[in-house]
Amino acid sequence: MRDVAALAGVSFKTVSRVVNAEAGVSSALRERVQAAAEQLNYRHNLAASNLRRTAPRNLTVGALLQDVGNNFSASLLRALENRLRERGIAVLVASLDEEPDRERDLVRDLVARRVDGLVLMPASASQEYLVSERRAGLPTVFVDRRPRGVEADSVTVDNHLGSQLGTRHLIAHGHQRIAFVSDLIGIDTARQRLRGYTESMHAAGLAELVCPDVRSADAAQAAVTELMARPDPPTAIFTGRNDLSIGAVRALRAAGLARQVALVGFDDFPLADVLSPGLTVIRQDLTRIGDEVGRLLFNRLDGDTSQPVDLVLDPTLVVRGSGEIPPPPS
Amino acid sequence: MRDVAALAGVSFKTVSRVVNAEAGVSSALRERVQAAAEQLNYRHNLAASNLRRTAPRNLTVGALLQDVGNNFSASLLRALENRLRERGIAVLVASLDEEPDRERDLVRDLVARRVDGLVLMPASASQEYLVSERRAGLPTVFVDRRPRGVEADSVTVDNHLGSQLGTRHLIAHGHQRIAFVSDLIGIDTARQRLRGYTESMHAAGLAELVCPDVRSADAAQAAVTELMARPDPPTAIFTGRNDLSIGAVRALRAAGLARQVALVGFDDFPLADVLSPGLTVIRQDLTRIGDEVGRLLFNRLDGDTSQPVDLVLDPTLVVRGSGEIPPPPS
DNA sequence: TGTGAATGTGACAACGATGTCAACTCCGGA
DNA sequence: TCCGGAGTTGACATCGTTGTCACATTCACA
Repeated sequence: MRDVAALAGVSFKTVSRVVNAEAGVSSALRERVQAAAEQLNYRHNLAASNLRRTAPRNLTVGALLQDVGNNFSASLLRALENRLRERGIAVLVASLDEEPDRERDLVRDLVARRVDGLVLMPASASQEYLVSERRAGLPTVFVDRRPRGVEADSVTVDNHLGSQLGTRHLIAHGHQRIAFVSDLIGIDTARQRLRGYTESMHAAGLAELVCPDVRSADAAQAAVTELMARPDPPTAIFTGRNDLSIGAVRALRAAGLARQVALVGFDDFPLADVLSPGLTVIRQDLTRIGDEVGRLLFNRLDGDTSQPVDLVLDPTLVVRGSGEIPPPPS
Repeated sequence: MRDVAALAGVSFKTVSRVVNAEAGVSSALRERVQAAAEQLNYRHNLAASNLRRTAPRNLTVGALLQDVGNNFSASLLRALENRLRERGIAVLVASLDEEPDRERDLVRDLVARRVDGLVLMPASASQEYLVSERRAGLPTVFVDRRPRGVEADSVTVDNHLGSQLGTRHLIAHGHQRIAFVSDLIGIDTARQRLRGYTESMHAAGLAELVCPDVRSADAAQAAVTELMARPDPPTAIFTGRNDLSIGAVRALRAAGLARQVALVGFDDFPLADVLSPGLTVIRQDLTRIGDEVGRLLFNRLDGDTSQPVDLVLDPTLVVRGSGEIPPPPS
């Protein structure tokens, strides 16, 4: 900036004015400064600028999601990005892979970087470590999973309801032996989904059949393969997350049972409609979720200090064929 | 930092030493300082730190990809993230959506943020605007598409070869009327793929049939639907990008032709194997690509100033069924 | 006891920018 | 001619940190 000022023959404060498009610089000077900046290849330094500013705006938010390679996190990220772009805010993103330690480390890192806000799909059992940051005013929005041990905005879906929708749908089609393939039971979301299943089964007087702590598509494939090899296999399967659904589809196809065993999955994904049969799913509107996260974040960035919002969206059942397969005649 | 120093009864330079784990602080002082930092909730300010440092390390790289919501960009991002995490480097990510202006704006923004390096899947026809940044030493790695108008490392696949593999595969199965559904012809990658197709067709003495500038799954679905409604429809289709493949699958299924018309797609994606029939694809190893991008970037960050590397990986044909459907007897 | 190194600590300038405030240049009007 | 005020411009302190260098202390050894 000094060099630009020297070349343009002005003080470096004037250069600062031009760079920030502040009022009160004559157009002759403005042009001279811009020409000098161009000539010297001057690049404004956001970090230094923020250091001095009264109201620092890094124009950056951190987004800690489960796995940016998975369609669920990726779609959410994309929706969020679109929203943040409106305000010229950039996104620092990282994947947690259900590892609590990584969550804490990355949050610490983002705080050191002075992000303006945080979007968190937590992996840990408690985010109490965030209390002091929250008190210091760090705008934070939880997504997919509610905060625990700290108060903050959150956008989630009603997993309990979604799970009921799926289970009841299978029951309504005549199934009695319905297996539930669940994600890690330690995860709150997974527990709610399990509860929706269990309650619906009990309400119908049916026995539950749960595969707990299934963490990947491969594990789900193995679990379903094992289920179907039992002497008394389930006639329907409900999977608790999108990649578990994929594992289940693979297992059923490998066993030649894709058209005999009913399947409903939690979470939609591209191509679920072109499987044969199409996969019936419980769908979350990720674009809507990303929008709402952005909206809440903007409010907080604008200084809203009212009570945290706990926004819960309703998932919907999308009928595509796999969930409507009837049980075999007994 | 001043407050911590006051509380611990030392100078703030000593606090700086403790925070940076520099040698030469007695363990008694170190503990006192850490306790004070803890008590005051002190958070190190990376921006200020970098401002003063001799060798600034923002520990941040910018990644400008086409669409982080699409599996291709998302998988690549994930592989890259894994690599960068090893060095504690964070990723600022954004989507370009094939918009050249956005590319330039975002690059400018990332430069203002003083990222340590740049990963770019370009949308523009020329990146000449990067010349001065490159000269200033900004580590840059292009991915999926080569740089134009500027010299820099790049990691790409041999699109021409991949396209030949796919086209020849269909020809080898007896097809003569093979349509190519292409992305925007203005994109270098798309042009190479088109060339591989065209050359293979000509070499076999076959006439080409191209749908150019198809930009989305929906557009591909419409294009394929139109193709199949012609009096003399193709017996095989080759799609130039993963979402175009998805559109093609939808169109064929809707027309009840999924088992009659052969289909090969460029780029793999999850679930391509569980379609009926499984989708035969030309596969790029995204994990490998992300790894190589990370490796090249690390080299440059470590001060390697040798000639730019132009790394070209070979794609592979993955046979799954859809590409092996024979043409109908004539 | 004196000396020299090794070790621990602090004072101060500097990184690249913005905020504050004072000073300068014009201009029209009395 | 002088004055007031609007419109421009610059001097200087400051943001939170690190680099440099000098000073103070400790200790082994001659």
